Amino acid sequence: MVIKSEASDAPEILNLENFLPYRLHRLAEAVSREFSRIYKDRHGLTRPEWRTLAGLGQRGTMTATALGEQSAMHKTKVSRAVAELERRRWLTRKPDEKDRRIEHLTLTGTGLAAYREMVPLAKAFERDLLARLSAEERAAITSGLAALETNAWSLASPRSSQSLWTTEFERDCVGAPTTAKA
Amino acid sequence: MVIKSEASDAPEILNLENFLPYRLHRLAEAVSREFSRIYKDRHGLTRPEWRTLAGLGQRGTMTATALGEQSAMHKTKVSRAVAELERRRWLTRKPDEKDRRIEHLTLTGTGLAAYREMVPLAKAFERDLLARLSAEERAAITSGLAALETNAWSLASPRSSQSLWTTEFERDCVGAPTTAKA
DNA sequence: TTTCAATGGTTACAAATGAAACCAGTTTGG
DNA sequence: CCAAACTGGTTTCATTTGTAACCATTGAAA
Repeated sequence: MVIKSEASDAPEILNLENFLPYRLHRLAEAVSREFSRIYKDRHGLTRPEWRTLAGLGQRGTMTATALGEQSAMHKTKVSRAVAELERRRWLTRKPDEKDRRIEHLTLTGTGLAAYREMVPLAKAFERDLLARLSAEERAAITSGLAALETNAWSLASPRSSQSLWTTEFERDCVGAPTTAKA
Repeated sequence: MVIKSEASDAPEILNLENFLPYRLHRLAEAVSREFSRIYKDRHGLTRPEWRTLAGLGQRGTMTATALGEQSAMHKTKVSRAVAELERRRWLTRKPDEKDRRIEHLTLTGTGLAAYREMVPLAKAFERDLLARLSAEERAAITSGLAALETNAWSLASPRSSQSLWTTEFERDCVGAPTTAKA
C-alpha cells in the first residue's frame, strides 16, 4: 500500500481536519465555551439565559418567539430561560392587549444593568479574539461567514419553530434602544 | 432619545448578528444539524458515533484518547460512542501489549463499509454547501477559519481531557489508510 | 355560531451531556 | 519493595436538551 504524499485527499478518505461542518463546530464550540465563562462566572447565566438577555438588551421589548428567531434558540430553551430570568426579576412579561397568547418581554432595571455590564466585556472578548489576526484575515472571516450565512440559510431546520436566520421578527420589536434603520 | 442611524454600534449595545461567537455558533449549528440528517437517517448514528467512525476511518487504528483529541470530543462521549459502535460490531478493541490500560480501536469490515459509504455523501454535502459561493468567498472562509483556528487555539478548554486542536495524537495512530505526510 | 386548523407558549418525558468519582494499570521516587 | 501520583477508560448522577404532547387563544371556513 503506497502512502499518498500529496496531503489529504484520497477520494475514499474524508479528512476531518478540513471538513467544513467539523471545523465550524469545533471552532464555535471552543469560542463559545470560552466566552461562556464570562457570563457564567459573572452572573451564573446559562447560554440560553445569556442570549435572552442579549436579545432583549439589544432590541428592547420582544416576544418569546421573536427572541427564539433572533437568537436561533429552540422554543423550549427560550421558555425556560425566560422563566429563569423572570424569577431573578431581570425581566417582566406584559400580556398583549389584542392577542392574549402573546407576552411582551422587557428587561427590568436590574436586567438592563446586568446587560450593560456585559456589553463591554463581550466586545472586549471579540476584539481580543480578532486582535491576533491580520487585517486581511479579519476581512476574510467576516466576509466568508457572511457568505456562508446567506447560503446555509436554505438549510435551516424548518421542523418546529427553530427557523434560524431571522425571517421577520423585526415586526415584533418595540422601543428597541437602538432601532438601527440603516 | 435620538435614534442612531449608522447601523449597529452604539457602544452600549451589542449587535448579536455581528457578534462572532454567536455567528459561529449559529452557523455551525445549522450546518451540523443539516449534515447530521445524513448519518442519522442512513445509519441511526449520533454525532459522537459518526465522529468516531470518521476518525477511525480516516486514520485507521487509534486509541480512545487519541480519538477524543482528534475529533474534539469529551472523554465520556468517546467512551459511549465506542461502546455503541462495538455493540454494532463496527469496531473492535485490541488491548495493547505493553500497556494494558490502552485499547486500540479498529473498524471491522462492516464499520469500514459504512464509512466508505458515508465519505462520498459527506464530500458531496460540503461541495454543495460551498458550491453556492464564489471562488473568493470560498477562499475567504477557508483562510479566515484557518486563521481563527490557529489563534483560538490558545483558548481551548484545558479542563479535563477536552484539549482541542490536536497536540500529539499522531503518535497513537498506526496503519492509517492515508498517513498524509505533506 | 360551531368547528377545525394554526400559533404562542409551557410542560412531561426520554435521551444526550458533563463533572466528578471511580477502577485498573503504570510510573516515580523514596 | 511500597506508596503516592498519574493516565486510559468507564460509570454514576445531576443537569441540559429536544420531541412531542399539551393548554389557551385566535383566525378561517362552513
